[in-house]
Amino acid sequence: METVVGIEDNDDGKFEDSGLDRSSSALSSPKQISNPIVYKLVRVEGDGRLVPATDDEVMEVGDFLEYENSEMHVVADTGQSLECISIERSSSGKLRLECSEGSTEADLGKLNAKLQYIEQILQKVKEEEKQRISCGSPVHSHVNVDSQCSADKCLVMDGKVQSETPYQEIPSIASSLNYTHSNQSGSMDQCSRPSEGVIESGSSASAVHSNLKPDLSMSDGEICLDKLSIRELHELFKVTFGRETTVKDKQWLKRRIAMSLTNSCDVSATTFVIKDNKIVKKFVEESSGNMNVASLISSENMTEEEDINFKDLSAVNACGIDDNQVVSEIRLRNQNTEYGLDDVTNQTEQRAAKRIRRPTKRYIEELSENESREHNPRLPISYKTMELGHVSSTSHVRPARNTFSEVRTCGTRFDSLGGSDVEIPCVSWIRRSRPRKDMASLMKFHPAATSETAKLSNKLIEHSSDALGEIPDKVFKPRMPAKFHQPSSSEPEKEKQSPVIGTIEPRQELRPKRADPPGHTSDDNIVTVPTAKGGMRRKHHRAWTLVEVIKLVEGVSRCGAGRWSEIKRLSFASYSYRTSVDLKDKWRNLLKASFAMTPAPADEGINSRKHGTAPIPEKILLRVRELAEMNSQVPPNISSNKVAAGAGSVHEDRSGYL
DNA sequence: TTTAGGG
DNA sequence: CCCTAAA
Repeated sequence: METVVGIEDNDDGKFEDSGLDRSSSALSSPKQISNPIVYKLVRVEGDGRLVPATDDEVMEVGDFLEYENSEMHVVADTGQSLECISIERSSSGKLRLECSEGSTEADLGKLNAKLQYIEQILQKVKEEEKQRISCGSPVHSHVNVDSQCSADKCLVMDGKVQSETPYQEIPSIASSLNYTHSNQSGSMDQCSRPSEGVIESGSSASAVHSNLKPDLSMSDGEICLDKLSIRELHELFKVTFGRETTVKDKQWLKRRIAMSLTNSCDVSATTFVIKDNKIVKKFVEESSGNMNVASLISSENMTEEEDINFKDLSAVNACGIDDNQVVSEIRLRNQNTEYGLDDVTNQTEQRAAKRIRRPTKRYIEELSENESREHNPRLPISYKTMELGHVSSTSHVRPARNTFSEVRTCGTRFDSLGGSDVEIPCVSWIRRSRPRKDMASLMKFHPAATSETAKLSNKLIEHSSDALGEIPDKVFKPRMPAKFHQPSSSEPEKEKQSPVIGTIEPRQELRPKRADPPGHTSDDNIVTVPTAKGGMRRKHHRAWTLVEVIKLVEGVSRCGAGRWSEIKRLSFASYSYRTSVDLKDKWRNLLKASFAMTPAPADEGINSRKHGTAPIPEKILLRVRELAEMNSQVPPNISSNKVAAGAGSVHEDRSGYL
């Protein structure tokens, strides 16, 4: 499975606040297929959790990813050498960090490269800082930090420097950290093997520093995040993630930065030390006495955990489910490791970690829209998941597209099983109680949606619906229309009154090739009927299934004809597309049919099979008539003479339906 | 909001 | 099925 890696960072959970954040990541090069690397697009939540990216997010960065891919330099694809890290500045002025993913050493190389890069930034910042101080506008914290960290590594980033480094650079770093060698998936430790590569990276790092300020040298090989001020942490954060943060929580910042540096998603919030180009977790609470873990945890251990986490992410993400369950599972993992390693030292952070991200409404709607359009209810999720995995594993170059279409399809919906009514907490666009106002726009793109195809769809839908029992969508029935607005000017005039037009249309244009499975529940089966006023009114058509009819008869027998609302509530609770009015209408039709049938049942039955619709069994019609007579609903014109014939067989049937 | 009835 | 009046 190869996908894209990136880190999308979000403090406040909003996507809109940062176009920068959305761009992310590098793409594994096709040339490296022999040694594939698993990239996963994830979003780093404000509390540090990694949330599987939605396909929308993937798609939004898709262009960039492809662009990135095209520009990606494959330094070495031998898969064995580790001498391939390069930080280069492209013509556009972007810093780019690249390295080959050939071997395990390459992992360390990446880390080293990143550290070097950070050091470079640090140098710049330091210089600027000094200048600024000399100019009489000193920032006290920086001054302090300078003195404080003179012995250690102080990372001070300046916004100016940061501004020079476009966001694209950040994903490179991020992606260089978030990776897993799929060919070595069995082994946990891929991120940094301390034994190898350290020397080399150290040398290079020192080389970098030799030209620069002495107080920033990495001679002791340590970057102590603890000693950085919040401001410096902010700067480092900016360098690391490519954006600013307003978080004042030092622990949080450290944790985030360390996470980025170590490619770990469960970095303890205590102390981080980058030593000899290894990120080392250091626990300051040693003295507290309740620490049962080693005061120093080597990066090996960390990467191990981290890799586990990433495996989880990947596995979970294979289904592309943005499911709270999944998210919480991941979070649980993180928390477990966190708590296992670390004391709860920072309440705010812990709270943040505990907070469960819920998809925004817009997000839900996007998902649901796709879901309703593409989801075949009968398809088990497991199958889809496998399908997705398959697709992803076979297509390297266009993961965004694949994930986009497939990811959506799978997941987010756990349909009822075995016909039992299961209210699913997932969104669904099954919305039918009232006609959409934007149907006309939809029809514009489905001019071929004739009644024939609609009927065919209906049959299939009914089939699946019956097999499923009910389609549990009533929960989401009153949902608001989608928030996307298609600026299309081609909307029919009539639709102007409705501001929600074009909500589905964009999707269709985006995915025109995706054949609509006949398993749709709602939005097709619509026939436009010209009205006298010249307008077009949409007409939903959903053939009544035998099951529904039986339920209706049952309901009438229980509640009595006329109490449609109650029947709807009792027997059609999960048939959101059947309103009480529908029940009433259908009952009326049944009534008519039942009394029309009786005189010549056989003949009528044959003649009524016009559209391939199975005729309503005589038993049911008889039952209908019985109920009608009980309720004095017998049509006046037919009542007298037919009753006798019907009454005879009614008793027989009664057992069946009463 | 539900029901009944016309189209 | 949709629409609407009436309750």
